[in-house]
Amino acid sequence: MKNNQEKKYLDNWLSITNIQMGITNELESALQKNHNLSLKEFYVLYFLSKTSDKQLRLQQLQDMVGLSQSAISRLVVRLEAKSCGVLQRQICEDDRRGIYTRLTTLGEEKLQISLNTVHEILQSALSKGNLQEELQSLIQKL
Amino acid sequence: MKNNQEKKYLDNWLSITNIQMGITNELESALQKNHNLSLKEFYVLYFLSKTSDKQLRLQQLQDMVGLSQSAISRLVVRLEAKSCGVLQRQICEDDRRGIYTRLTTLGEEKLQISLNTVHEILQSALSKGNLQEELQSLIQKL
DNA sequence: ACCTTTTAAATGCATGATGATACAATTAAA
DNA sequence: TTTAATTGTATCATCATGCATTTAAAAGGT
Repeated sequence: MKNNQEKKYLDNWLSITNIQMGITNELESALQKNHNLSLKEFYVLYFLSKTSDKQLRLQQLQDMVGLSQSAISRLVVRLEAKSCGVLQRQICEDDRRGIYTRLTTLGEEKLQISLNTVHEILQSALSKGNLQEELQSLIQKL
Repeated sequence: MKNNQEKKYLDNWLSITNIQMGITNELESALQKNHNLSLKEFYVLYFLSKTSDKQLRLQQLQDMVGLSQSAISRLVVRLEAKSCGVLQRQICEDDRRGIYTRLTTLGEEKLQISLNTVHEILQSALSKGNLQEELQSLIQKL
């Protein structure tokens, strides 16, 4: 009895993981192909765009995107260098240890276009049935 | 209106991703700490244990675990070398291109012990409310 | 039988992630 | 002030992963 229940937990978990990976891979390759962005790079732009002044310190980004401190540092450096002009790093004047990563106008435009791709994929993946309500109630319980 | 719905998709997606990452990280570090196994390594042992003759070709493992062909090849080689004796690779005699990865008795024991750790974590993460039923209905719809 | 094509796994290489460490700036204490 | 501890980033070494290529075996067409 105990074992059956445990098997169910694990197998449900594996199913969730599969679904997650599937959608993640779709997002990855569509963003890469259409906008030359990785998924995490997209997340960076998205989280920046949601703030009032379009900028965040590295540590805040780190928590939101879910990367290590060193990984987010390098991701932002790479992204600034690569996608010429979608974001700018600049020293935070009131605490000169800090670095602001700021979304440029160009970056906002790029984000808006990329959002279309993301929404398309998520919609077709998540719009079935009454999935939204179920998801939300699920998320609240977790 | 359209934008609101789209935001909901994306934000729900981000919530799911967060939850997934959280549990994944818990599993990773508990397995690493208690059993010196990575999560993917654990999955390999688990999928092997579910087969009737405790062995699988690399390609089958690849699909189950969700790694590329090269990655699963190396993962299995590493795991065989490292966790002395939990699994054995051997040439498949009826098709000498193939490699069987076989779970040893020692490996089954190790898996059983590791399963306790995994179940513990999943239980505390997934056992709340009537989450199981909700999850299953969700999974079926996706 | 012989040659081509396909298939399974291994390998070289580039990339991106992490943890440990280094460095610079800030804060707190003496 | 000077000094010690903390905090925010950057850098380094290491490692796992994916793609492209290679090797070996099997299958198929002539």
